[in-house]
Amino acid sequence: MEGLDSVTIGRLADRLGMSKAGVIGQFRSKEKLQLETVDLVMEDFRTQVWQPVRHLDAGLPRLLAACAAWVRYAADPGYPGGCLLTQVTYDYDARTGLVHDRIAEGRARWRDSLRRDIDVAVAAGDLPPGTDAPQVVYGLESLAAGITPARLLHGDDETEKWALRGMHAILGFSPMK
Amino acid sequence: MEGLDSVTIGRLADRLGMSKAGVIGQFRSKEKLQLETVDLVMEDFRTQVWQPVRHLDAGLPRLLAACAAWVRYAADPGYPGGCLLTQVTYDYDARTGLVHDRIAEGRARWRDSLRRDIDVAVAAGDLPPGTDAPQVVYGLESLAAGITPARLLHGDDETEKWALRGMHAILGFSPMK
DNA sequence: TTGACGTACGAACGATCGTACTCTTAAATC
DNA sequence: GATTTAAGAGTACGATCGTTCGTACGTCAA
Repeated sequence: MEGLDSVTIGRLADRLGMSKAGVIGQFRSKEKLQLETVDLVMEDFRTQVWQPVRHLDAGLPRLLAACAAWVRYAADPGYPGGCLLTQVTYDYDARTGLVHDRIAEGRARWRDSLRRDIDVAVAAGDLPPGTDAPQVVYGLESLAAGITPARLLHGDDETEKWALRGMHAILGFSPMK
Repeated sequence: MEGLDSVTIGRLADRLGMSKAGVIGQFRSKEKLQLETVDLVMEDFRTQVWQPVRHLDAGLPRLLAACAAWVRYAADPGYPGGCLLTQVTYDYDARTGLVHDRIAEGRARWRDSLRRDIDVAVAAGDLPPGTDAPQVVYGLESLAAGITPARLLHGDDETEKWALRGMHAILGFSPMK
């Protein structure tokens, strides 16, 4: 089993050298543990992707830098097995419950962040005036999320380039070279 | 629990009004059951997406029609909970075993199918000469796979349009309007 | 009629799951 | 130094998991 469901009380207890009771004593319940795990994954994402670019100028410069960091993170998040954020996202999108909601909230925040830079870029004339921001955001997140299965199922090692060029196309830039 | 893991021997037995032993007698093992399930999902995909367009002219016409059917299927596969093919894909990409391999094979066939039409379209002058087919295929499948989480996590109801326009952008067509 | 064969049953197995208890023990507080 | 607090161990529970038995049914061929 993979994904969040593999983070189990007993397994975690083994890994930590603790008893199951000790672990559940820390987290109160499985759902709390899952929520904390999701928070941790999201925090890692923000640290690795948003933190390095947040100081850049709002608008297109920061948007492009964020996309580059995003794609790099998805292709190599620093741990084995592919981006965990993508994993939990597709794992819990069809479920109900607090974990689903938490993921949706985090993603919504990221979407807003992207959207703001898109709006600024449009206002600055760096993106075409008629740009449909939600549509662009959808394209960006889809292209980023496609990296994991492409790498893990097919061994593609050019996903970073593919995703980035796709993002540029979505943003209305010149043909994909 | 969702996804393939929710297809459990006992649950299936309940649903079918059979005993667990009767179900496992049909499928020999859980893995065989999973493989048959994956085959069934893939067959449904081919029936709903490929079958309606396969008779069209190879190249850009069939490619565009396939994308439209693909996107429509992902947005509304005819059953609740989002496209199962997307689900199992992201569920098993990071695992090892026969199910992972079967999914990879099926996806590889679909990729080849797309790629062939792209090549034909390029040869026919319907797509730019320098088109990087694998890159385009990556973009198409990413944009299609993005539909499920967008709908289920955020309630987006324009995903079909977004995905299709994104695909056009990836193919090098005019700006996303 | 008999035998082989396949289907499905009921029961049980060992594992693992999440969770609820009690008890010990160490730290913190007064 | 006595008392309170909290962490964690240990154990047990009910569920559910996949799987393996032995057995009772068919159906069909010999």
